[in-house]
Amino acid sequence: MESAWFDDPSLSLDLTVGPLPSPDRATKEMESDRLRVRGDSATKEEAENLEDRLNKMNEENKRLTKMLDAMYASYTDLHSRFFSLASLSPSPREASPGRKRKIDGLNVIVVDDKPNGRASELIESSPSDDSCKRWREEPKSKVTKVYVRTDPADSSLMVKDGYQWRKYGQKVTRDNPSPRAYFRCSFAPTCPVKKKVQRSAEDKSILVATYEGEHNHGHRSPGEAANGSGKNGAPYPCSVAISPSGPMITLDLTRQGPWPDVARACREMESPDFRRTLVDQMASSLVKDANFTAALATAISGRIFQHSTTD
DNA sequence: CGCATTTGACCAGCGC
DNA sequence: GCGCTGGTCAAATGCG
Repeated sequence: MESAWFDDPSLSLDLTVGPLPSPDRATKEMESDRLRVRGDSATKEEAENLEDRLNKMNEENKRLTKMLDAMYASYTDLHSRFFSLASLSPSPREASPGRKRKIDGLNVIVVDDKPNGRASELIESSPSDDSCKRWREEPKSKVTKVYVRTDPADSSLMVKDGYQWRKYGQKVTRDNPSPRAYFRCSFAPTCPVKKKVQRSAEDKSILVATYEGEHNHGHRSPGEAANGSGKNGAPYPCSVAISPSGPMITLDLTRQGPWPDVARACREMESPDFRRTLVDQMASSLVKDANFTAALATAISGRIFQHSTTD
């Protein structure tokens, strides 16, 4: 993503709150105020105050622009690091090269994410997998592998990805002493998605979840959908916050479907809708920022006071 | 009692 | 064709 989106007129930050006019309009109104008071020596000082306020607003505007630039730089940096990791990461291979049902030709997506100590995950994806007869029945099915670091002492083969799964089988495979569990998506009866979960032979603390197919319902389980960051209703796994230490963009990768959909999330991040949402959240965070709102309130009250005194 | 999980049997692909 | 292997089925079992 380049800076072009920043110049998109549809994404212009309109941080107008309440009756506060746009900067251009404010300038014109102040100019008309100045014309109205011209010749009135008693209000000349007031006009100078207005000019001071205008200058202060301009400075505030510059400061906010810098904050936005920093935020965008942070976002761009995060984005580039994300994709550089995706292109550089070695692909862990759990199966020996000579395996009959080898998994090959997988594209790799890497996600190194540890929100609140959660598992770090590495994701591979492939547009199709013809390694198995039954999977060939759905040649367009998408195969994605997710590596989830978990507690080695935890013997359960559960990978919490937000969807509801029903286990239908378990098998010990030749190349791995750990059993492999087979799951189907049970959220929708017609959902074709399947999942295999097995501990890595090399590292018992890593669960390898292989997803096959794409969900045809687009919803997570009700319980998952109701909790966490989903409560704000934003359609993207991203939130923006402005803290005293600086602006922060948080990618909440627990949102919007299972981990294999991170690739889709990346595509969504390129979309105008995502950018608009990002800007909305930036504006929302600015409004929530105490310093910003205090400055805004001061400016607004000043304007209201001036209007009431000049009318 | 209903639902999810477990587990052994069965099926089919692949290599020899 | 046979044996090995991965994947699925379905009855048995467990749990709330």
